[in-house]
Amino acid sequence: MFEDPFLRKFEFAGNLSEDERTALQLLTLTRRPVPARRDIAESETGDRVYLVMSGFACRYKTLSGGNRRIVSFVLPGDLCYMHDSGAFARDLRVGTLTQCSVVDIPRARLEELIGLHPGISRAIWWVTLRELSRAREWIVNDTRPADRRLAHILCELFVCLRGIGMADEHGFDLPVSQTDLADALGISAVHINRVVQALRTRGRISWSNDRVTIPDVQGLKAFAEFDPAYLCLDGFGP
Amino acid sequence: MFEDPFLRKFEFAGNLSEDERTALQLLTLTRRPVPARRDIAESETGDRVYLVMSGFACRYKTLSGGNRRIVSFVLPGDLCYMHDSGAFARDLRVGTLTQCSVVDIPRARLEELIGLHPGISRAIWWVTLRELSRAREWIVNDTRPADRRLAHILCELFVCLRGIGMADEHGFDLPVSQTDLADALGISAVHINRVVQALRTRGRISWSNDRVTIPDVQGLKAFAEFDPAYLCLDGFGP
DNA sequence: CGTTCAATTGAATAATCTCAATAGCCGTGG
DNA sequence: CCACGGCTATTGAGATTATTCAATTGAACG
Repeated sequence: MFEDPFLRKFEFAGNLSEDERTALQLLTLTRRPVPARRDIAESETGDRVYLVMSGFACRYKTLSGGNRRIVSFVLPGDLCYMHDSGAFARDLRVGTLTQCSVVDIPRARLEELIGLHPGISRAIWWVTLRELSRAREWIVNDTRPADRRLAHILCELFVCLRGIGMADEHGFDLPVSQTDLADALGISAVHINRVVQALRTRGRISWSNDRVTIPDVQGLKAFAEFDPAYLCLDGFGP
Repeated sequence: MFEDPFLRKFEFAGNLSEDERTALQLLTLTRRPVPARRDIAESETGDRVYLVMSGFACRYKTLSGGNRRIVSFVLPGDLCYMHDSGAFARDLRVGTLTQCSVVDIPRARLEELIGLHPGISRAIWWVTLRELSRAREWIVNDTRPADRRLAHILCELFVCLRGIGMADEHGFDLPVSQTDLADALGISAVHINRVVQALRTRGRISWSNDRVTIPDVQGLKAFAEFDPAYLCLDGFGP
């Protein structure tokens, strides 16, 4: 990738100054590999936020029955635990789905940058509002039947991955299991399989070897009632 | 009520100075009544946020089939459209469920206060993170069976209403229709009725004449797996 | 080759939806 | 006072959707 997915994502909130870009890049020098299926937060390391530089991860909660519900995907360039410190959402965890490369950032350091750089402050605010908008869209999505719900999530992944240069015109790599998708949809592993097959049979998607192909992107978006407005890719608007 | 639900809610984020309290109270002098089942946003009135001072409202989106999905309730003291300006969530509306009393606030005026008063700025940030935390909990809730899901929402309403002095030890007024609840749960009107009856039959709740009574609050919370941590009522934590 | 995990299939059960239809309440207009 | 319409709650029945349990298949790995 020609540059940080991190910077690339932040620029959606508006242009950053050269100072700000440099300050952000200085944060990302030391990276830590995290294997698949692990929690990103290390124990006993104090109050930190985590920046995912590569790989797929997710925010999730575990229900009392042992079920996992994924509430959002974490893609390269996403900050984690930024909104969940202290009293907020003690039970919300961030776990990897594939191997990831992660930057550990002391929260105080990030807050310092926020205080110093208006562009960074604005970007953090934008990221937060975007997460809120995204979460609400997921709630709405949960009222759709499972096939449209899956289609919607695939559209979201497609658009988000395109935004960071990780998808081409017709598809993207999706190195996660059907079970992971099931947990993101809130349905069972058996059912997601049947839903995937239904979308395949009708030619809406193909998915093999960790590669999702969407022959007719507009068609899938229409099927899913997907409107990318909630992803706020136009920044704060006019 | 002995004071604004607005101020009362803001104080959860931390204490406000006397100046800040006064500034906020000055915002709420002129109120506008909104009948039930109307959208709160007026047309053509410029960029505003809306503060609900009394009544029940909701944030919702409408699906292409005409279904409404409520993504959160709006209770007295809640700000609306604060996070949804411009490019964000064009399709997210705020509508009243009962008659409401609403304060129209020019967005610029609120932003001015945010710039001037650190306590207000912190409160706005807290409200935002709380909405995010709440939305994610609703996603998780959508994976529960309908009876537990309803129980969870009732617990949330109970705790939130208690926080603003609108619930007593064992229940609260809930002047909304079963259909409204159904739209908040993402289930049909027929099904919510059966779920309500199931909870009634098992003695978990009683609900008549717009009044919900919970004989065993702890029991209902356990049934719903309800943990109030996500509501961040302890402010920003230690 | 055995192990393991992901994907797949079948079959029975449970949850939820849709389509009707009925009953109760409340306010309006006569 | 009473009939009417409109909205909410309720009930029944059949069709769909999704779940669970169990078993099978396939690919990857050592």
